[in-house]
Amino acid sequence: MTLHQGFPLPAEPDADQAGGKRRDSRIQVRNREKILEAATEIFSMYGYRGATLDQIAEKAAMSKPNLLYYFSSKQELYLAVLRDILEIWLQPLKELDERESPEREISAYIDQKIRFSQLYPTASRVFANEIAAGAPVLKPVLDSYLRDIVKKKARVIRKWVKRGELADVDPYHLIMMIWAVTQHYADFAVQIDSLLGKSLDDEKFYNQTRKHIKRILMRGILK
Amino acid sequence: MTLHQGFPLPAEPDADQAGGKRRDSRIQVRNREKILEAATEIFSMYGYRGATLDQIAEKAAMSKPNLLYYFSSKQELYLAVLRDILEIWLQPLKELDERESPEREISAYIDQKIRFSQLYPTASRVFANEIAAGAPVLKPVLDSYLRDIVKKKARVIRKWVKRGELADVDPYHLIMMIWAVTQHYADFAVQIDSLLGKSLDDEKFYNQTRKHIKRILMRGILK
DNA sequence: CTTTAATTTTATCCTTTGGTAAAATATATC
DNA sequence: GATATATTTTACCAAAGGATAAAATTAAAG
Repeated sequence: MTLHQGFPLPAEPDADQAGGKRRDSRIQVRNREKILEAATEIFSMYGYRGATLDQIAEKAAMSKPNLLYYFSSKQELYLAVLRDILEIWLQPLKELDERESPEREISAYIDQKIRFSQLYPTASRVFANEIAAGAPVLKPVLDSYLRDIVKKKARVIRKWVKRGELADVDPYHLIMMIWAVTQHYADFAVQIDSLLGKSLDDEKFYNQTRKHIKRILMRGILK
Repeated sequence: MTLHQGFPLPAEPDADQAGGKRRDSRIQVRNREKILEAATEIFSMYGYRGATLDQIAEKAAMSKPNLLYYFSSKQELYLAVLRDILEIWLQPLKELDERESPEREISAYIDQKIRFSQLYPTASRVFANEIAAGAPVLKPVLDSYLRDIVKKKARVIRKWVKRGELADVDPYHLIMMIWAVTQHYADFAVQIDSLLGKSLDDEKFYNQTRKHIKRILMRGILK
């Protein structure tokens, strides 16, 4: 129930080549993947506490003890899921480049975030759930790693503002606004489906959404 | 585990005056309130399945059987919580009035939504959790009630566009964008606190946020 | 004050759930 | 194809969690 603990961020040691026991038979790889996928889906619906290993095992089409053969505890499985998510979640932000125009860079950033919502809606919800629960696991990451990246990127945005290429916006609020809008389409997919009968899986709707978000946001921040 | 079931929307019969058994001693009112508040908080962190009656009872400073004296099951308690939330969540949207200017109306709407995030962040997260879980309870409400209101309000927005008072925006995406951005500050409060050390409880930050959101959005959609 | 009704506590039940042990089966290596 | 290793299944267990019964206490009404 504690669940805190260290969180070796950019993936675990990975213990390739030499070192301890040998790794990763084909079946090992396939099953771990199957489990991670199932776990992501179940965690995305019920959060860490609400998810059960039985559900995950069933979705992964294997017995619970078999699942526990690959991930020795619920917590370890959850950590593995979060690790995967965090990596792809953080990547796009790192790419904001001050040497390019804000128009181009922010537009590309929005594209990547909305693409993420399309490709990994469940991952997005796991992340949202973890935050809603008070970020018991990710808090250290947010407080250090994410904080630093965002600070760095805020500086980039501020530079654009100073150069007069961007309206006088607060960088932090801008970044969060982009997160909010793009993630919303993943996190509230059910609601959107109720209202419009559409989802980002629909390529047409996906593009309409992407363009609409960009139009309003870009208009709102460009000079 | 089913949890579905009808959801007598705009509050239950309420059985005032005549009818069945008498209601609402002062202690009854006080305790139900205490429980609802505690439940909202716990549900907001762990979702329906992840929350436990023990936690809720502890937060409400009473024993579990005592809690069950007021709400006869976890499900009933959850329904009561959702009922409360939905009411205040829906209200502001209903007020969009086409006879007023979009500038004024949308601005007021954003104000109300961000205020909601400030006053009821936990309620916002319970709602988000319910949606993430696939809206097992609220689906019928989304499919009927919410759908109708939003459709009606989309018409209002479209009218503004036709009148040339608003840029050519898609009403649905606009509404969802406003939801996304305003709710983000409640749902991801922990993340925001990690990044900025601020929360909407801080009146200064609250106003800065409010103005910033409005500035970008209004600029993005006004002609 | 009693008497009655409302509230709270204590004890308990049954199911679910995370996790283990050990046997059984399949896979790979020589 | 025999042997060692990896994987899967079967049978459990202890703790947690939703819920009930009934006794004990407190508050309200007359």
